[in-house]
Amino acid sequence: MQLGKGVEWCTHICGMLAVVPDGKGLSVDALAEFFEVPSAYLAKQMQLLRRAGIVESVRGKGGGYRLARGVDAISLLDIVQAIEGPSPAFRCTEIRQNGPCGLKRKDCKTPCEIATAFADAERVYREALREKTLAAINLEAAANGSPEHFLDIAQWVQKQVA
Amino acid sequence: MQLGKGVEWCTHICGMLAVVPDGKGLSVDALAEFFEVPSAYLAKQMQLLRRAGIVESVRGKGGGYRLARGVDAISLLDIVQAIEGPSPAFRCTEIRQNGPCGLKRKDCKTPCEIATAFADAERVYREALREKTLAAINLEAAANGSPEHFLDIAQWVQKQVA
DNA sequence: CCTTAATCGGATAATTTATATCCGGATAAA
DNA sequence: TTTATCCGGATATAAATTATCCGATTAAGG
Repeated sequence: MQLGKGVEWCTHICGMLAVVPDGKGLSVDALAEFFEVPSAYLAKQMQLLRRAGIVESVRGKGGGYRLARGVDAISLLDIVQAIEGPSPAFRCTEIRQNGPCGLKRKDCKTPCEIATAFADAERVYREALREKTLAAINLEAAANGSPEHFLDIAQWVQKQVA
Repeated sequence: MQLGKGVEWCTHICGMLAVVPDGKGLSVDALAEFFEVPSAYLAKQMQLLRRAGIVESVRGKGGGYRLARGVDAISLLDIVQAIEGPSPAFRCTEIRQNGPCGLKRKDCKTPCEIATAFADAERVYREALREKTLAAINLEAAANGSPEHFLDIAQWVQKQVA
């Protein structure tokens, strides 16, 4: 059970889009260079973020991506669901209806106890991710990181949007 | 992010191995027939359960699989980890060390805030699965299911171990 | 001792998903 | 008009999942 690489990439990217000046944006190439990830594939992931309404894009020269709403309104769950889609990790194929002792379909209107247990576990997982916003992540990062590093980043962003 | 089919199969199978009489076992072929799943592939999953110490096997004629310990000592987490392995769903590749503003390795002794957040979420997920034992699952199933169905199963098991 | 039924482990193949690239079209700034 | 950018689709490659098969081993029973 693995999350795609896009989840890591896009979470870091969203955190850094937060420091892009209002009205500006960063191109896919710039983002790909910043994190050393393949540009063409990253472009695909950014489109997923856009369709989910997490970022917005500006086409044409000087365009790029920026956050579509504030960092306190974007959670890790938003990003995971944008990249990975909505389907749960546990796939119930109703095997209780199979075989010599299989139940009839009409006796399976409610999910089985096993499917329910996994659904419950995934619910608390999603809840934990939902409660973690980009704002909180960036606040923690600011507390733990060195001021020099953030200056580096700010300057690099300035250079891109200039 | 998907769990393998083996997780669903093996959870149902463990729940049903719980009603196998002491000292007896069910063959892979019998289990595969009961749930209508491919026998050869199920055999592989059962080996994973065995290596994890969840079931034990008896080789040779009349052999098969049975639980290695009581249903109150087997949790859904045990089964998931046996099938899926121990690696976390979120893969941190330390992309904060990449690119023009990448951090030095020595400044990354502690995991980044994003990796930490995902690790926290997975922790509560695993905790929820750990707290759900086969005993609890079977108890709920007994409460929700019809007595006729359980008689069916008991009779089928009797036939197999006879 | 031989046959039968079963797991074990390894090798391999098929299928699906994840990862990655490319290109033609649209859009907007200079 | 040129350039830089996103958009969408098509396609290719790599990896993981799913599935099958086979020879070896083990044990029961005639």
